[in-house]
Amino acid sequence: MVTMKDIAKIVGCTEATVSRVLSKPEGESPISKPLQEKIRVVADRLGYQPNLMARGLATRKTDNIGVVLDCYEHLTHPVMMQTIAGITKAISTSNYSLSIFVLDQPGRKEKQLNLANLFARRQVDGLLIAAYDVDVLAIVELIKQKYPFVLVNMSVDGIDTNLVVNDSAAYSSAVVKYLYDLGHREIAFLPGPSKYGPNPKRKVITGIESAAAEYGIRLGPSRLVLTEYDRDAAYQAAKELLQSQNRPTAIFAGDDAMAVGVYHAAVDLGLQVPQDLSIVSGADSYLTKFAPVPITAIHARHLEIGYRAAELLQEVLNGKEGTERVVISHQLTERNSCTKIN
Amino acid sequence: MVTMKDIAKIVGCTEATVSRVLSKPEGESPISKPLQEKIRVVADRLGYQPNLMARGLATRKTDNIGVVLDCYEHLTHPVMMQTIAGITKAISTSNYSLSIFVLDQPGRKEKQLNLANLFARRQVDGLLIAAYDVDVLAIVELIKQKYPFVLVNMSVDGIDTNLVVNDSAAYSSAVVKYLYDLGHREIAFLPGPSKYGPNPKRKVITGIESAAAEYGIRLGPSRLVLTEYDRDAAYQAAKELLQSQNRPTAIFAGDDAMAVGVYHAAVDLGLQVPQDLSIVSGADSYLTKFAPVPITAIHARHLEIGYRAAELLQEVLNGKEGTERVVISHQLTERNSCTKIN
DNA sequence: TTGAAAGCGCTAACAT
DNA sequence: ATGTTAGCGCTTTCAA
Repeated sequence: MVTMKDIAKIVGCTEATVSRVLSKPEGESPISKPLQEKIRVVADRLGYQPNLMARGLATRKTDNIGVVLDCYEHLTHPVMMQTIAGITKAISTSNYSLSIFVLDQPGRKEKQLNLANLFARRQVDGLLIAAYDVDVLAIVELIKQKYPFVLVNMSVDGIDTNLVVNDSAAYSSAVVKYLYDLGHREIAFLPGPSKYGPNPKRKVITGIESAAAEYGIRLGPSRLVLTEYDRDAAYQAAKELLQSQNRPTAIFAGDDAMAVGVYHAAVDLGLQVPQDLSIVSGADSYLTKFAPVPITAIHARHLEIGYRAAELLQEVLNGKEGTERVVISHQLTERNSCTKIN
Repeated sequence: MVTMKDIAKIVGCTEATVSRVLSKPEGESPISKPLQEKIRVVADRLGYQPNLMARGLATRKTDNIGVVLDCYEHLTHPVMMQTIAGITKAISTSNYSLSIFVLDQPGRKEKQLNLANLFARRQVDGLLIAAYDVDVLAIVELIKQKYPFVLVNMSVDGIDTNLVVNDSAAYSSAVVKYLYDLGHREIAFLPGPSKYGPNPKRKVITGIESAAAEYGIRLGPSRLVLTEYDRDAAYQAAKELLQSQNRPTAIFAGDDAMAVGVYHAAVDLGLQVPQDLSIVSGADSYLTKFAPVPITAIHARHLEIGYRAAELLQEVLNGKEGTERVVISHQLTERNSCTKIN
């Protein structure tokens, strides 16, 4: 382990001088060019690497950013992977390193990881929170202590903080408008669960309701069915909807797996997609892309959300004041699952 | 920021004593019960949290483990996420934290992140390497310096080290045997690329070759086609294979997206699956599970691979000597894409 | 521009 | 069982 002391000894200066050269970027340190050169050469020759714990202890910074998830299982969810990929992309061009933390602590006294403690223990300089089960009080505590963080793809009612989200209310409206413009008047919605995260009602659903009102689309239990995000649940629900008195001509499914479930339900009932039924998926993935009839889907750009969240956090760490709400817009990716009707 | 010194002052003992209590688990510290209690109570009341950088500086340990990937894009790959989920699962019940590192450094002088430096800079105590593009010399350097690491789902020819892999040669044989037992003699293979990672030839391919020899299955260019892992490439290749003189009765596709490509090629040629063509996928995902005809697939248990790798690394960090090769066996998940032929 | 000295918060060896 | 002392490797005043 080679230290600054070693370099100082060889060069014939003090540790402090070495630090002044090696801790600042090549550009400007207050040390004379020749000495600077000498020090850099020796450091290179010895393969010097700074001890980041020592540096952190002295500077009170960790140069580390944490991502917080609910549980390790979420890492396998396509939306989360996209988000984390975006975060990693942003981080990897910076000087920060990235750590993963999971709220869920099976078999520990504290059921939920204490976020403020991550700061107190000097594990992170800032946090990207993509955990829908997070305790609201934990968030409040972070704000009270002025610990920097950004909410990723989530928000907490009544709390004003930095966050990056998609326009979930807007995109459900967009779907309604899209189908309406194709001539559909009987549209059923399988948006998934009513609640996800700390808020009482998902924005997607409020978006559906307001858009339905706007376009005069009838809702009600035969038009809006809440289930889990689940292929089979969607399959069942769709089957019932499609066998009802006046069956919908279009179905909006909350995510990709659900959209596939809806498709299979239609096929199993002898219906053709899109001739007899138009389908839009609320999430895009290779499941929708590679479906037998490629499915029109909302592409929510989660990679972008992660990327912008990491960027925003870094701005905050650089002293940015106030709070910012960044909204990442969706795209509607048209494929072959929808058609005009008269 | 409350420190041990603060606690010592209140309790009326020295910092050292506080450290002896708070750094060991409740079980045994050499301090008298009553003093121990006092210290714990005060620590609790003040909300004391240890400064991990200070501790690390003193103990020369980071209590951090790093996962190394090729690039951030790999985070969107289902196999990788399964692996990382497994790693996270294992880590989250330990006292280690987890960091993500990416080899690829766009626009820096060193094109590849220097792994040994992660140790020298005291960022990690150990590394889980799941990066197929890793420079072999980087691995050699780690060994030379005795820095602990485990290769995850990869191996390097001629290097004997700790690793956890799946039985890729075995599972391609298993596929051949499975199809052979169903009566298939004309089997085509679309295993993906010939090379992936630091070794000259993928084990899956050598597995296919030896199994083909064993069962007397003919290979050759009309039976073994190398492409990228890509739905469209597989679609094209399958179309050609299925239009050739004596077309195969079964196709083995390297991964889930390719298997779907093969399926669509068959359908587009008016063939029925499995009546006219049996399909086996080399990777399992919801793409195979939710396909119109659910596809029989090799399930490689990547979560298990990640989990075991993290476990193994922790054993090494606890002083385990020697090297271990852990092989995680596959499962063949039978669905509806294969049938017996006469 | 450089050196001297103190300190970041913790642990560990040596004493008692 | 507890106190004393000396670092761990770096940064940062304050002087010169």
